[in-house]
Amino acid sequence: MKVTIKDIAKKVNRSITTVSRALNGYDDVSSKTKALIIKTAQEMGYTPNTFAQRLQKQFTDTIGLILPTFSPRFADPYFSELLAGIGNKAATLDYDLLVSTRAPGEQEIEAYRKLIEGGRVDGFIVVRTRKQDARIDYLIDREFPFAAFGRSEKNSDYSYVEEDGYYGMQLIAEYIAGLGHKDIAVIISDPMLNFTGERMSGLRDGLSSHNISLKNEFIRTGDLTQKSGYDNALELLKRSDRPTVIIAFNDLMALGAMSAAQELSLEVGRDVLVTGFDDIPMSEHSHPPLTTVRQPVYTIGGMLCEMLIKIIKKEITTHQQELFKPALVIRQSTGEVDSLSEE
Amino acid sequence: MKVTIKDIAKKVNRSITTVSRALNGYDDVSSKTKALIIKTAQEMGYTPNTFAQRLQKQFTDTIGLILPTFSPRFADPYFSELLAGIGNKAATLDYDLLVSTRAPGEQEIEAYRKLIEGGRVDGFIVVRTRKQDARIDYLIDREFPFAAFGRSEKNSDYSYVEEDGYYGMQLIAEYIAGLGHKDIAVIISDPMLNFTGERMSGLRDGLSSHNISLKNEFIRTGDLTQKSGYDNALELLKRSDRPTVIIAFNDLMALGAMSAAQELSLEVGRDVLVTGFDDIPMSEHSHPPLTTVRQPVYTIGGMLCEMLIKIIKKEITTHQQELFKPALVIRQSTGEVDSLSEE
DNA sequence: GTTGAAAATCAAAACGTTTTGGTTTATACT
DNA sequence: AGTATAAACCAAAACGTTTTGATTTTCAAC
Repeated sequence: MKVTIKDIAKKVNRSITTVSRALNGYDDVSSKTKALIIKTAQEMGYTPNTFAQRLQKQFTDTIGLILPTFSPRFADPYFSELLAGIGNKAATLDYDLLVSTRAPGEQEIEAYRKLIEGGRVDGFIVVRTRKQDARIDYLIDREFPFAAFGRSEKNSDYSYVEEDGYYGMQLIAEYIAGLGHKDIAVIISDPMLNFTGERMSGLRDGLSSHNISLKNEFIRTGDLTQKSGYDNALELLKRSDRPTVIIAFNDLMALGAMSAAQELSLEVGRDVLVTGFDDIPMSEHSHPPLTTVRQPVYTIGGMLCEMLIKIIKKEITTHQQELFKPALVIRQSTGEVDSLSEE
Repeated sequence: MKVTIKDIAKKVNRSITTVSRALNGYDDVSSKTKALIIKTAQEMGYTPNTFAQRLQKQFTDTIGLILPTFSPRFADPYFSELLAGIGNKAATLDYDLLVSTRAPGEQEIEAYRKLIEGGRVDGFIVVRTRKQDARIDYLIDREFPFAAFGRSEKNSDYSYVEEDGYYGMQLIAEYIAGLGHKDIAVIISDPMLNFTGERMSGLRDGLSSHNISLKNEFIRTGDLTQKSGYDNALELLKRSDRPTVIIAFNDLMALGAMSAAQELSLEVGRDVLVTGFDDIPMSEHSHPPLTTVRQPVYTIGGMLCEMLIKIIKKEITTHQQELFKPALVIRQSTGEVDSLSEE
């Protein structure tokens, strides 16, 4: 049924060795037969059997990505975009991408081990790094190729890409302080995550240079979902001493916070300002459009992929470490004049 | 480095055949050695080499999914959710999911062919079926296992799952007509897509039973993105005879339409009503929350996956065809009273 | 203590490639 | 014509499994 190298060999009356070598462009086969073989392969519709190839060459042309998520039903556009960035780059470089999801913990490391032992992948992309990151410790220990989206507190002796969260939050702080606000609430993310600390420091430092400090009651922890932004904002805004600004640690929570405000008939951008972090596509088309910090997730995904493949191919041996300077994107959720409705 | 069956064989002083058979639970190996072998395999951290297995058994435990999308950077939550549904079900059934994206056309079929010929996948899930669908024709012709999300005009002699788009749009039509509106605009999807026709008929029939007909100027075609919803709605709403209702063929376009309305200082739910289709997670938390038709995409993804695997394993031989009755979800974008702000 | 059947084990082939280490054939040089 | 060199080709091994078709061992029954 399926055409193998053997069928071609028989047809052109050569050994399978020659066919293989012709197809792989070795120069110890005459250009005449090489042409013939390639033409015949074409005609017969030959496609090499990937598994046989991978078994023989001892690599898999596959990179692994295990999304750390509690619910398998992650609808986070941030991850979709990252995934698209990684996946598309992988495809252009002729790599497969093997994706699965696993909640942080025991099972997670086991999943990494299985893929490595089973010879399933050549390397990993590790995302959403944590302060203490067992995945990174494990991979370093095993000396298995990987590239990470984000640093880790303990051990940063590996290749990574990250946005400068400290700087990003400083931008927000400067901007908000510049608008004269003082009653500022913040919805942060899980303190285990490495970027939470980064962003918090940036925010604190940025505000304190304007002599503003965050009240403890105005610091709430969300789980990066729209719902948690909504819930937290609702509680904040129902207080008699409600804040005039809500700074969320990602866009999804910011969007949730805007809904909460609108639910309470507050006008976002006037009665309360809201900012996010990430600049997911939706944030440009929300109402009002969201002021946020742009993190080029799609691009970062591509870079990570490229970086990892270079590591796998041993094209680079030193650790590559990229720290992006993110940019502030000012939109109407912080009160900028709406360019369309001129009133 | 990596533990193979051979290493185990040496350790327990048995042949590799015995080890293999023990590990696979055959009963022609004594329970004592079976136990020993399993224990040793555990201890040595053995994980079978997937590629060797797949080469030998002639199947791949992999299902293919080629997303038909023009831009590889698809951030459509609809697809994310479908993907999650398929992927998670596949994982629980011990199947891999091989995903790639390809724009409709020549290249698309070629991608299918490559995966089949290369023995990469055991079957496909085909999504977003078209009226004339070359993918389906090809797969039927090749007699290759597949399950589709949606029917096709020409040839529906295969296994599929679909929501009843005709019925869904009828629900919308009834509801809107019941509210007394007559100036109704609609943002439809590409007429090539099979569901476009279904939904359009449902809408037309539903409205005409209330003696309402759609004006041609009020019918616009979008590409299912938020931006196209925004653009189309903007044009519709700037007319002097602007419609009082905008019915979008998916949620993303509906959300875009809401932004456009708000941009023009129209209150959604009062000055103009907006409806969607799909009920993506975001629609519940938009402002105002979106009235739409619930399509359980996550579940459908899982069903498709299950269906396909049964076909692959030849557990079913007749074509399974499921048509979901979707449900109307009424929210504030069509003027329902907001339950929280009691005023 | 044979015998025969059942239980336990195994050697070898196969899956479709690539790679190794040749051998054969053609070509060029004395 | 003989030899060295280069060009073209190829048989066999290898990758790590599963499967086929034995062969060996055990043990009950005579």
